Amino acid sequence: MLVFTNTETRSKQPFKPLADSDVKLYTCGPTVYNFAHIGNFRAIVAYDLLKRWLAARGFRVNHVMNITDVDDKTIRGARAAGIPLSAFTARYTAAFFDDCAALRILKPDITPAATAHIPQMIALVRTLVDKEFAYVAGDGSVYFAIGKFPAYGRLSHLDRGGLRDGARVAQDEYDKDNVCDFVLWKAWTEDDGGVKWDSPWGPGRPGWHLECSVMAREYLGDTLDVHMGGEDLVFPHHENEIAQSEAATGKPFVRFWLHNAYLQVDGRKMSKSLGNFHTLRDILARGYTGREVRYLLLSAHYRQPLNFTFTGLHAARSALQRLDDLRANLARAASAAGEARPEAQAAVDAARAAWTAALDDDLNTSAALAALFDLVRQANVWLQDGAMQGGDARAVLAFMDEADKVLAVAGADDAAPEEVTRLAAERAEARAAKNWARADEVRKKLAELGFTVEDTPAGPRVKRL
RNA sequence: GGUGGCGUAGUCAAGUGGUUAAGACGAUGGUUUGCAAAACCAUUAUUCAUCGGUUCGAAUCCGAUCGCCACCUCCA
Repeated sequence: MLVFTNTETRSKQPFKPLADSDVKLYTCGPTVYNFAHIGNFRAIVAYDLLKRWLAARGFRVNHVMNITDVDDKTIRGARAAGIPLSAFTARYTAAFFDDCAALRILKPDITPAATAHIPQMIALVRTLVDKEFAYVAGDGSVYFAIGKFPAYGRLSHLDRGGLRDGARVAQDEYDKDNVCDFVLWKAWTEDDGGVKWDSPWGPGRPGWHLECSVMAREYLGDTLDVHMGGEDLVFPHHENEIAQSEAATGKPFVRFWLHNAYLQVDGRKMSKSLGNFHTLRDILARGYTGREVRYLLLSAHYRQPLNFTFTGLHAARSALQRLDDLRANLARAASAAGEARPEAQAAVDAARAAWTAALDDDLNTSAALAALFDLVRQANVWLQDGAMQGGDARAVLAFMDEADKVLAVAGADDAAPEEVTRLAAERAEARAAKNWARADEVRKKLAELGFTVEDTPAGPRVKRL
């Protein structure tokens, strides 16, 4: 039985979409003001995992992920760069999708940009004003009155009394009825430069929380099956989304709230001042690959804090090479004749059952990987002692392929450089001639290029060190 | 200050009342190899931050203490 931990109830609940097997999924996307860092990508990979597992379980997923292309940071960034907001955000939107591709993220069905939905946002604000859930302040900003929405705090379980002492509530929050009221429409100020849209309340721009309510509704309807995001978004972002959406529609906004935990770096929060801030690009530039980062991000349960280290990234590389090696060996063995032995079939079935149970249990990837690696060891034993039948290899490979539809880590990201391939061939010749000195010399050269070479019955195989 | 999460081997990380406490990486010894690597075998937590308590039984439940992380108005 597929269960997810629902942040709203703080418990695991059996998952069933509202309509048959169609899942309406909304995930909070990036604010495109900079290159995304691996912490951001922990969330993105978690979304991808959810999607892939839902698909594996036979659901059709309709996935919407927003692109926040207007807010304080994007406006500030565009001004600093001296280019229009749209040009600025286009740059980082493209970079974001490139990074996603490197991480083998399936594209969402729709990735709506906030700036492309301003009329709908204005319409929602108008509805909220008409229904008296929102009020217009003196400067033309529109605020949501949380006092009018009794369920406020339902998701985050924060009691309103506690919110008053919030350390970051600005002292100059004029004009609000309640300090916790949040902005739906932000009146234009000089800092916004040319970024503004006309509205019934004067020029301005949408508040951040508004876009998700609007775009989720636009593409998925009033009630979503799953809404996912980082744990930091629980309050206020998601709380505010609930308030806006439910006040406007009178219907439940989200059935399952899923939140992923933070990524830590060297046991601490990732921050620029600590010098442990990594963008995906930085990591790729250091010679690691997207699938290695992906594997590392998948190696812990999404709701548990995960500690990122380069040691861990290297461990991911080793684990992936082990899977690659087995895959290559199985591919060769699979061409042999022979039915799968009952013993082998049983082992594969057991692995599949454990794998499924683990992922059904709130996407427990750690446990799922354990099931996979149990079978990996078993398969290696069969290869080792010559018991592997063609059918065995095909059965194991079939499961590995199935598992990889979810993990998406099989296959190297990049081929070895030509130079490396050439050296490997040269070394194979030297070995054939039993010129061991020359062979060792070439191997040393390869090591200098960051590669190692293995002699297998099928010929040399190069790997990254 | 309020709220929530976490602390399991050298590292990463499952497990949340009874299991030999998963799995990965690393390390050491062995088999194998031209030498290696990979693979396999063996070893690597009598113990789950600490201290108490509940229970026939606790890593798992309760309390206290220590440490880390996050949220408390625009950070995934």
